[in-house]
Amino acid sequence: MNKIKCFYEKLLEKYGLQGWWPLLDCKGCNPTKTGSIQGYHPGDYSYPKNENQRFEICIGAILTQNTSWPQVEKALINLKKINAINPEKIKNMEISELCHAIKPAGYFNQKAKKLKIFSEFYINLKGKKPTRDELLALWGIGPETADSILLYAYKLPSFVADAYTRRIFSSMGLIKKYETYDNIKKLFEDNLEKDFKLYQEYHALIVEHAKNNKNKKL
DNA sequence: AACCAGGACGTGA
DNA sequence: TCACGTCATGGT
Repeated sequence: MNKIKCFYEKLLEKYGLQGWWPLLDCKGCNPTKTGSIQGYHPGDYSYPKNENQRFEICIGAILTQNTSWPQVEKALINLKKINAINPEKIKNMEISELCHAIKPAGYFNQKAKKLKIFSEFYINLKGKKPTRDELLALWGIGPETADSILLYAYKLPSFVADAYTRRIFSSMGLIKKYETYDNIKKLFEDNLEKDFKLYQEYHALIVEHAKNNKNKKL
């Protein structure tokens, strides 16, 4: 077994299934994460179950840019209260109202603009799956956000190589300290079977592991 | 009280 | 390409 896969097995044994992406409303979800609403669903890969949840994941991916998840949850709850976890609604609502709702997640001016742009794009998809290049072409969608959307909202095997991944695997000596995003992504995809469930768990486990060791140097 | 959080973009060199 | 600065709130 290669080192990439081997490390996955060790993380899984240590932390268990993570059940990402967290959703506001999923009955029977396992409330295991502290400081979080009951959004995780370990072992259940049937989410998103509808377009509503798919869109929620997409805007959550945008809102969580450089922001902790509990702050994003507050923003999502605000949006839900005004029936705004909906692309048509976000596209048409006042920008000031949108800014106010997502304020807890920070960068509200930029993120409101990003949500507007993405909502229009989402509407034009008409149910079709976006490509990575289409997502990257949008203002406000970078590689990590694009991969998160593909992997969690559309269940496509696109590995999310975030800052934690670079930190952990460079300290393990498996990649260079300043390896590019795309090269790290490729390393994982080359060493793992193309399975969206595996990609989801691995990425979530990396985040969990990094949080657990944030005071250590790894 | 600095520093970070499930980044991305704009600018100047 | 690359090094910085900017964006903003709330935790620790």
